[in-house]
Amino acid sequence: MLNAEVAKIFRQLAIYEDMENEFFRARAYQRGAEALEALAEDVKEIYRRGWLKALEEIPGIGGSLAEKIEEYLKTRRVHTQEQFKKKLPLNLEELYAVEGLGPKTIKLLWEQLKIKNLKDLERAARLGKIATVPHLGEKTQEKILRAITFVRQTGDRKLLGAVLPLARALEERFRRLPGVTEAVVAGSLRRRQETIGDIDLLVVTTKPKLAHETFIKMPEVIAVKAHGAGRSEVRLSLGMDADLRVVPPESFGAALQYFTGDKQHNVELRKIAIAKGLKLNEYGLFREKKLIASRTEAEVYRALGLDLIPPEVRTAAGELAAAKNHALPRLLPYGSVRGDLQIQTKWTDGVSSLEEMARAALALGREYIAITDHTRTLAMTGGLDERGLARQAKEIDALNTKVVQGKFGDKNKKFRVLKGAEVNILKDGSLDIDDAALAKLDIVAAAVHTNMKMPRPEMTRRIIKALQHPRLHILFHPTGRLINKRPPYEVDIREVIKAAKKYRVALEVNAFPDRLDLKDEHVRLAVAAGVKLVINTDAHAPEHLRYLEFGEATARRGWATRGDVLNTLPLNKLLEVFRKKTIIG
DNA sequence: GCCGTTTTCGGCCCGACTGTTTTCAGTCG
Repeated sequence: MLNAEVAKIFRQLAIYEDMENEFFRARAYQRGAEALEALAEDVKEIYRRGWLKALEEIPGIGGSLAEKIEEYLKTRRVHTQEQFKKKLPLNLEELYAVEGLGPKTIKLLWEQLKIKNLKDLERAARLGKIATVPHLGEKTQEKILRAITFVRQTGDRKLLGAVLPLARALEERFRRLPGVTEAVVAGSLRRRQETIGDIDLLVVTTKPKLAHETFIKMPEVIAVKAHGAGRSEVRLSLGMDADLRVVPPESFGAALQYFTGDKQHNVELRKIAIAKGLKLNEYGLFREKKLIASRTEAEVYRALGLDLIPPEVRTAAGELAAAKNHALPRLLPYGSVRGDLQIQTKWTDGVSSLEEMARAALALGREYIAITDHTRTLAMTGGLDERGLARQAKEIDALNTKVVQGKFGDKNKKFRVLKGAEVNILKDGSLDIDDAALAKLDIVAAAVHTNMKMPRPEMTRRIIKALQHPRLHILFHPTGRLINKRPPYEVDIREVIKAAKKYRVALEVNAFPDRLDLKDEHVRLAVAAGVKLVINTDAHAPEHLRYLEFGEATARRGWATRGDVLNTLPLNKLLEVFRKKTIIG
């Protein structure tokens, strides 16, 4: 995917244009970069489909940017960027990542001290040279040194699953504080984005000073970055920043909307306000000086002629138009997945026994689970062969008998353990377990675990071949990515979605925090194509069973409804769907 | 440089905090 590469160049051009005081041109490059990053399709494909014209149809890309994309596709270079680089030979990627450094300061440091990269910057700061530059001083120099340290030790954004528990703890902590009536985490956390850059906590209180004092003295705080009357900002020991904003109760809705974002959604929302002769900011929606709406988010959206848009889909990807036409889908409610269909046990690479996993799932209110240990060719996990699956089936039968006899959990509660497997898709697209053994399972799922570096056409063919298998019900983690660790397989996801529809195979939304695979955009493509989804945790330990909500969040971000997700069904209905597919073929 | 139920020219989201400088530019979200 070249989108990210071109986007990076556009971001650099934006910085260079800012240095030249060409602010609007800079913004155009920025928006172009954002447009490319948000694109699910490869620009290379778009270009092949309709040349320059197709590129220009991307919102935010006009003639000039389209030509630069074309130039990059053909030569892997962009002349304009090279011109700038000749004039100002800076490592912008490094310098711009240093917090507090923007285009103007970077340019100033180049002109005054010939600083062109992070190393130069650090040396100059240590020697005390930065404090001697006009308009800069001691404090700026110290700030830069701290920011360099931060840049070196963090880097990646944190996983949603790693941050949400702390965010919830903060909400709880502040809700218990005297004077506080609201404490909500906004930002990318509230939108349940897959990775999180910082924590934005929004508080309504009669004692703002107490809230700010409490905030900057939290045990997790390692440094205070800002401390004002309305806003404080701290650095947390887990390697990210947190923001506290205290707002008055009458503007809570407007503030929550504003700080939830995302940025592009807010920009578009504000344009809608302007078109109606109104002004929207974090204090409310105004006509001239007159306040029109501010107390709740719903009130603000309604006053703009829109239905309330759930935070997860505020991505400037059609949700505003849908809200205007009352055409937003009713997103999958949290907690509506009834059963978890991917669970590993001690039989292979899980850490707990089958029974322990079952008990934990039951305790969380699941109505059914599928045990899906790995199969034979995955030697490193001790994958099960046909005989192993048969032995495991006996253990599952025994467990289900105990449930029926009321000897397992609450006998009034329904619970069932299904026989499944995470079958390995071999290099040629065949499955590594024979048909007779697959026929004995309640649920057959398959996934790619080996030969992950195949060229795109071959990998696509391989997965589609697997989808054609008459006994296959689910494709697990369809793209194989591990967030911040491993890129997805080279695979044409659109073709996979088409094939999943044709052969009636469900696609998994794997809820494990570093997978979230399918990802939100792909969920949306699948939903639009009418492909059914399944949300599973991929639990390898009892505590992983709680991850379901991250999968539900990802499905919501992809506009999925209850009807799109098979494991929201009661067990008998779910099995009926799977059986039908097998009988008809 | 992009874009159009205000416009093919003239707009482009908006406010808080910081630091350095004495009234505001730069950065950030």
